[in-house]
Amino acid sequence: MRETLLAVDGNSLMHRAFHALPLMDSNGIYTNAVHGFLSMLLKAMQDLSPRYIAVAFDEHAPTFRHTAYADYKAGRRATPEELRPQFVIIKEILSAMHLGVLSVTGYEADDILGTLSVHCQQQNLDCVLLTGDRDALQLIGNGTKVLFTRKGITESTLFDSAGVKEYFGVTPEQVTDWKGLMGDASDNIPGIPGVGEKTALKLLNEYHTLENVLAHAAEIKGKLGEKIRDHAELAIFSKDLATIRPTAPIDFNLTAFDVSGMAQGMPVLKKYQLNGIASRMEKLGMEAESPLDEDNIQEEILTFSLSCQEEIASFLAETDTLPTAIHVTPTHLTLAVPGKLYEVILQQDMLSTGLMPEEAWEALRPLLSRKLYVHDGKSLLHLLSNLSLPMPEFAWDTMLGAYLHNPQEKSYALNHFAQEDAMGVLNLAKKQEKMLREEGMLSLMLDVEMPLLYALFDMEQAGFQVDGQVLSTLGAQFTKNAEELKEQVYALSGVRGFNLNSPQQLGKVLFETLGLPAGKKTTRGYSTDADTLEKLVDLHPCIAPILQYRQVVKLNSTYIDALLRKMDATGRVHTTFDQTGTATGRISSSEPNLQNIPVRTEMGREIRKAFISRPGYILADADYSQIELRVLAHFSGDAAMVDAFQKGQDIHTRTAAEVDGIPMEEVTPAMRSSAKAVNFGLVYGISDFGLARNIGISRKAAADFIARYFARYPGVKKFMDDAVKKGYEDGYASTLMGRRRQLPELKASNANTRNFGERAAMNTPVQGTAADIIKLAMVRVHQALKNENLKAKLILQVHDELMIEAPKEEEERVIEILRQCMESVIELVVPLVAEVKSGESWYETK
DNA sequence: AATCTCACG
DNA sequence: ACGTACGTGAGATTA
Repeated sequence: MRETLLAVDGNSLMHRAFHALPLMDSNGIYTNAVHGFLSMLLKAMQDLSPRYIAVAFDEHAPTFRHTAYADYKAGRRATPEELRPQFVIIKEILSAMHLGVLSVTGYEADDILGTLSVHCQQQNLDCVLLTGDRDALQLIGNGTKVLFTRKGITESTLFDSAGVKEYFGVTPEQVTDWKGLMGDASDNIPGIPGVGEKTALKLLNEYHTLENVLAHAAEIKGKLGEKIRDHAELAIFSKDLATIRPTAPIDFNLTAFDVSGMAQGMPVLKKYQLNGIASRMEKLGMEAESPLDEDNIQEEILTFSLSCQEEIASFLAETDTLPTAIHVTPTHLTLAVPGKLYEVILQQDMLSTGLMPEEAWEALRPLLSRKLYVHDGKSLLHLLSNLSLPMPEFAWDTMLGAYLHNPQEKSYALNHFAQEDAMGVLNLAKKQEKMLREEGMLSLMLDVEMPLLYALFDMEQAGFQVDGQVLSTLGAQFTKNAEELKEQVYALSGVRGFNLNSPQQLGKVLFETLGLPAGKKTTRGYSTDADTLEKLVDLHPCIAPILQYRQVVKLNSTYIDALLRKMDATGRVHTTFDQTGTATGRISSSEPNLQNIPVRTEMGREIRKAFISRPGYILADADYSQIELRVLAHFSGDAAMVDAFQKGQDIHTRTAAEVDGIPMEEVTPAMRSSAKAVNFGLVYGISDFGLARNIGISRKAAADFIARYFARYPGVKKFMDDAVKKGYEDGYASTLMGRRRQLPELKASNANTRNFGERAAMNTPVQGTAADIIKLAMVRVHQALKNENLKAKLILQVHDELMIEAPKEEEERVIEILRQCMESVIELVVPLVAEVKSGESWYETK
């Protein structure tokens, strides 16, 4: 007998369960949908006895979080407040049950169901899709059936092809034609206006497909024919929307979703007081097992006095309790050579005193000279540093390997990729080496990311000196200023006592009490962002002080207060650089984030006066000039753009001159500023709408501007088109050094999602290559400082900027090293230019 | 936990 | 037909 995969549309079932059941409360947490979902799942299991279960959830492109996504969702059905957190709970439970929980950015749950059904066909499995969404009916056939939930949660019907025809009047193949004609309000599919279920059925009975209906539209009489002819394109679009694309990039091993592990979810069920579900599971013969017996874990624990002959080893800091806190304290160091595992237990006092017993360290020493394989080497270096141990060298970091293979994983925790022990790291590293070689990223790994890890470690350890006095004084000034501004806003608006920090309350005052014209809307009401408010400054005197208040309060809370809190005993702040945090290859900075210290306004820039060099030292700060546009010039080979950089011209002035067809001397500041916005837009994957919004011109004027730009820079136009084409062909975008970013959005059925993917396809090679370049420059600078035995240290990177703190006497040499390393790191068709300035504060170096 | 706003390149 | 610039991190409010 063939085995069955039960594939569940998680979103559909959760919504259905939520609406079918009254709100239920467990410790103040709503669990009605979770309860209903599991109830339906158990019922389906009883009926079908599946061997495997996987549950798919929608996952939209993160960029749409604030804008398009919110609107798009609102157009369909907003997820109720009481339901949203239940998705987190159900995923927790399903994971604990060792069932598949699948979601892919840019794909809907039914796309994943479609993909699963195709996998099943290939693997000779039966597939049953559990859903309440009629869309899924189109997937029936070739061993796939649909278990369709009816009203409520207790009834469901198993449909095969004949069943669908009998019940709905259409075949599975006709489901998309059907939807194309009649639409579906709940899915935001328009269909042909005025065509409902009955009319659609009649048409399909006669013409069989939507395309055929449209082909014969001329012979359909009356108002109906007219409507079909008028809305042919809309119908095709609707059909397209309703069509499930079984191409979600999921790679999984079905055996991982075997139902035999379900009982392990018992503790989590108890946690949410889902006792009814738990007892039903027990009746189905699922017993909770006792946890693994420690004695059965077969590890050979030896002491370090034994010598070992193998050349390689993995080195790992582990914890033996579940990580509950954010900062997990390691409890032992493990070191593995093939076939053997060594372990050092870390006593609590070692960490607090920063000392490790001499004999333990003596035993470790010979092992640390091996080729060490690690996961998250930078963190390990911090740990060893706290224990006063010397810094070993790593041959491979599997966290970085995983990042290069796919820079968009949600987490790079070891257990997402390998058995969570030292031997797992060795196995994983071996696999990664092969993968990265095949993908052409081995050099990027070994020559850029691996050495960069040490540079970043040293930078984090060095920290940046902060003058707390300057910050406090500035903070007091800002606080006083904020009070005054708040008072002004209350007086000028005539409304007192509302919370100025609350966009919701502010919106009410501005757009209801004062009756000012509202601009954009957000999910919660009126938008009050700076863009919107700036349009209102001339309409009411309270707007200007509101904007100033916002600015001052932001500076105070995000920079002054936070930085003061992060200073160590010597007055330095130590950021954490995340080498695996971005989709494009950039690094990010957090706790505190030193990559977004204010500079654009004078008041904000004042904060940089607090970032200083230690006594006797200076700061040397180097900026790449227009690195992204230079990369674009290199990739596109565009004659005019390359010419501008080769001649050392101001690129924005040159652009304005080109587009307006005038000599560069006649370019006005306003013209240059518009051209600058276009140049920025190019790098982002330009759109007329975006440009219009950014510089406040009409969409038509922006479109015209872009057209004229591309007429003058045809090479750039071609690069953009090719980048998108390449994205569709390869499924990913890549940089000069071979870094990749997958573009699953290009396969989405949602046009909006695809457009996003296209812009990412244009932007990623540019932003990513710039990231490659500065990373390699950092490695070179770091090495140069070491080679020359300088005391100077790299302390900061801000995407196109490198900062060094150096003794005064090293100033000249360090400036030269920065310039030299940054400009010669790679040869493009246009020169790379780094501008270096030095001073005693970050403010002075700008 | 999600949303809004805003700081940077 | 559809809505938008690309990439981040963080604080305050709201639910």
